[in-house]
Amino acid sequence: MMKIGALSESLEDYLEIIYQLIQETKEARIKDIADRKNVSMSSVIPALRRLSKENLVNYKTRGIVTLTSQGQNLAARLLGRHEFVKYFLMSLLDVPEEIAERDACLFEHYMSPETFRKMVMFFEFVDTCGMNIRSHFEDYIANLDKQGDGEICPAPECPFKNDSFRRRQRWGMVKTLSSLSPGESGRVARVQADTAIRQRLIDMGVLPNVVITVERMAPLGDPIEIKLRGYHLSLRKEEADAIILYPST
Amino acid sequence: MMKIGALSESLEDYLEIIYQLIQETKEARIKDIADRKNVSMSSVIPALRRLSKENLVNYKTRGIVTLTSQGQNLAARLLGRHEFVKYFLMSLLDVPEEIAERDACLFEHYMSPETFRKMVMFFEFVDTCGMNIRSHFEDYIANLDKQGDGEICPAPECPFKNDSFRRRQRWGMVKTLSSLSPGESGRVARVQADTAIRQRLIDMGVLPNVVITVERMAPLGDPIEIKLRGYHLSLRKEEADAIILYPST
DNA sequence: TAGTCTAATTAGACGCGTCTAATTTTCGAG
DNA sequence: CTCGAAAATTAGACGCGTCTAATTAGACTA
Ligand SMILES: [Mn+2]
Ligand SMILES: [Mn+2]
Ligand SMILES: [Mn+2]
Ligand SMILES: [Mn+2]
Repeated sequence: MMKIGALSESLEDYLEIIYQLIQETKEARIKDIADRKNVSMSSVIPALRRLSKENLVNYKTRGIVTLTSQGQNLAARLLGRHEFVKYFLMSLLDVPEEIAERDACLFEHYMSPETFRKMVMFFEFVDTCGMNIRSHFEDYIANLDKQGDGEICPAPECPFKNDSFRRRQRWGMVKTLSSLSPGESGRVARVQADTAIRQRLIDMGVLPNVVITVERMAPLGDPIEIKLRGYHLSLRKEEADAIILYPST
Repeated sequence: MMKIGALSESLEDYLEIIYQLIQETKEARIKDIADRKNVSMSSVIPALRRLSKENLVNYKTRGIVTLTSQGQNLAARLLGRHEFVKYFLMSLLDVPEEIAERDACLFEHYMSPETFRKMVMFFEFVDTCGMNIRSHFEDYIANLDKQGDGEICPAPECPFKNDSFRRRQRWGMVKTLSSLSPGESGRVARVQADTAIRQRLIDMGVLPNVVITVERMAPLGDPIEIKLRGYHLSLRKEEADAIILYPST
């Protein structure tokens, strides 16, 4: 059984495409392969030769392209990963379909079998644990933009609505970045802001557990200069307000 | 701000390594870069030239290697992703450190910013929702090997221990693959077995939501031949028993 | 059946990212 | 200051995966 990841990303994608074409149209023509992979026909030929050398496809010049049983097996497993990862991203992480599709078609090649297995297990766990994690997370996301009222999980049926443990957990980290003085530092717990600010901060590298040090602060706290992984950044007050830190230990 | 993914995986890794070396030892020597990336010194030179052309490193023949502020920025963000993804895999999915490290160093290049953001949000959600998802999942995993007693979530403090909803959910899908007759099919809900069997099945492509059709069955149900994504497989009874299906609709 | 269009292939090129085998430069010990 | 070792660089090669342009084979049409 040929291992996933033993071939290049490109060859694995060729294999997947050939498999799909055969399922859909009974045969895999060079032109169709080329179209689907968005390459020229002349690029397909050497790919087929390489796959043929690995005993994954049957191909001879001007012959019909088929998969060997090894190739069939590998392609089916790749497609399984592709579809599972896509579904995982969409249904659990709420990633839009188009993006989930793109990411899944990359992850399928690079994820180790161990991580993949754990992902499958987590997915099963979410489905069977009865905690309704999916819908809680959906609500969490849906309410990010209107947050600030102190409510983390606004789902009406949430059994933790009045849970003191959760409140304690929240109260433990109410410090925001803008409440620090120059020289002080903290570890990021989360970002509490609408998607625009959140997006900007995450893209700048403000991630959970990253240590941030305040360097300088303008008179009214805007802008505020910080250091993050040894790299200097300047934040607007509105952004600094959104960053919730763990209490410094 | 240079986008992650605009460079090749290789160049991004070079950048990361240079950044780390400068942080650790104040300078990035060609030999050290080569050692850390496990390539020959002569491979480093053209990489530095390409990075230099992109204005990410300052490098001239026989000169000292430094990062431009653009390069510093990109490197810091890459490293942030690397570390976050690694931590996500370890702390949420329970992936062993070594493997999480490897996977993170691949995902950092390939994951779209959208998926990454959702991952960060999910992580924050898990930490703030108060549901203790991490420890429940740990228990779920820890108990896979001893499963079969009907208990899904054996955590003593689990608030869903006696939840009728969850029981109903479980009862809705008690059909196992081996209870089907030839010609019948079902959709996989999960695999309930020890890690060895589970591992084998997942690697063969038996994943949640995949449709399986029983083709043939030996007299005592061992082996059982199935079709999965158009591909034929033969399972032992012990494996077929582990596959829990959704009730056919 | 000859003509025409399209699919398939070949030829030749290119950039990336690596290598090995020289060669040159640098640097520190004596 | 000299010399030898280590680091850096150059030269030349290779495989992958792509391209464009030219050619060939096939298949359908009039
Ligand atoms: Mn792919
Ligand atoms: Mn794919
Ligand atoms: Mn990497
Ligand atoms: Mn990395």
